[in-house]
Amino acid sequence: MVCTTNDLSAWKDFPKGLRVLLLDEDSMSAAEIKSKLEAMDYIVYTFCNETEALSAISNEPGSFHVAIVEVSMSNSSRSFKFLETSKDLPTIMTSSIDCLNTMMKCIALGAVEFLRKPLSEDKLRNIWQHVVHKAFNAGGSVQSKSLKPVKDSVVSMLELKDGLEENENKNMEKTENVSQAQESNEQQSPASDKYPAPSTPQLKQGERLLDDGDCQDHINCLIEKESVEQEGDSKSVETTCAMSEETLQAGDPQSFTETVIKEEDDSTDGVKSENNMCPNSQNKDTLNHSNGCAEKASSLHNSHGTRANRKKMKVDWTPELHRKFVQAVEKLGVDQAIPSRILEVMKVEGLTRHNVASHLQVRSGLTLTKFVSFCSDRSHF
DNA sequence: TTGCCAATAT
DNA sequence: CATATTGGCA
Repeated sequence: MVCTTNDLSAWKDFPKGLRVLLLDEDSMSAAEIKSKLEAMDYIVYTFCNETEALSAISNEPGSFHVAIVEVSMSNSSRSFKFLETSKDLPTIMTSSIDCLNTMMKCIALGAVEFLRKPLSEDKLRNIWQHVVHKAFNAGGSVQSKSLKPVKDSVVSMLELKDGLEENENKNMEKTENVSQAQESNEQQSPASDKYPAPSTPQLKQGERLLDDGDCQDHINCLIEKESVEQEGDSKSVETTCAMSEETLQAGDPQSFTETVIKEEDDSTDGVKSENNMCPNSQNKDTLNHSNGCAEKASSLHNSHGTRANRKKMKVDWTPELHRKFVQAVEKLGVDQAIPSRILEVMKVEGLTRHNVASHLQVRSGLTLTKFVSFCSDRSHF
C-alpha cells in the first residue's frame, strides 16, 4: 500500500487522485472532510468503523495512499488499534480533542501527523506530503539509486504546484481572514496559509474566526492550548459555541507509549453525543491532577463549509480553569480578590469580568462541592 | 466604572 | 438541580 518512488515519478499531476482512506465515526464530519478532499481531487473512501477500514486495507493492499483517522474519547483504543495495524499506510490522526497525551500516543504509535479538527482545506491539502515521505523512506532504505531522480521530480512537481496554485487559488481559501481585523491578540503567522509548503501549518494554536459579525466585545470563540500547570502564562477559556459536548479520556494503557506519555486511565466516560444539524465540533478537556496534562480547546468550524456558528458564550469552568481561578485568588489574597484583578492574574483570554465575578459569587456562596474544593485547594487559613 | 447579588436561563 | 449569565443596584 505504500506508494513507491517509481509510482510517484510516474504520477502525473501528483497530489491529484491520491486515495485517502477516511475513518470517522461521525458521519457528518466525515462527509465534510470528504467533500473538502474531493474538492482538491483526492479520492476519498469513507469508513465509519475501523473493522471495515482494516479489512479494506488488508483485502486490497495498495488501495490507499494515506489514511485520515478520527480519534475521539469513545473510540480511542480502536483508533489506536487501527493505527498500529495499518503501519504501512501513512496515517494521519485527527481529533477535535486537543489532548497532548493523545497526540503523543498517536505519534508514538506511528501516526505521521496529528491534526486537530476542524480540518481546514490547508491541512487537508497537505496530506500528500506523507505519501512522499513514505515513498522516500521506503525507497531510501533499500537503495538510494532511484531516490534522487524522484526527489527531483517531486521537487519540480512542487514548484509546478506552487505556480498553479497561486493562479487557481483565487476563490479558494484565503482572502477572508481579512474580515477579522479587530479583537485582541492574534499571533501566528497569518501570511503563509496558502498552499502546501513543505511545512505543515497544523499547529496553530490560537486561531479565532469570527465570520459573521456576531462576535461582539469579549465574547470570544477561541482556541488555545494550555500548557501544564504553570502560572503566569496565558490561557484561554473556551466559550462554548455550540451544543454538543463530550468528555474525553484517552484511556488505553498500552505498550511503549507509556514511556513517553504519562497518562492515567481515569476514564471519565460520560459521552453525551448529540448530533445537531449544525456541523460544529467541539472540544473537551482532559485533566490530570498529578501529572497535569491539561489542555482545552474549542474548535469551531470556520467560514468555509460551515454556516451559522451559534455562539453561546458560555464559559466552561473546567477544573483547570477553576484551579487557575483559585490560584489567582490565592495569589491576590482575599482582600484583593476582586473580579478584575483575578481576571488579570488569570490571564485567560476571552474571559470576562462578569464570568469571573459570577464564578466568584458561586464559589464563595452556595455551591457545596465547589466550596469544599476551593477550601481544600487553598493553603491559607 | 467596578463589585456584588438576585433573578433568570441553560 | 446545578451552574453560568443577565441585569440591577450600591
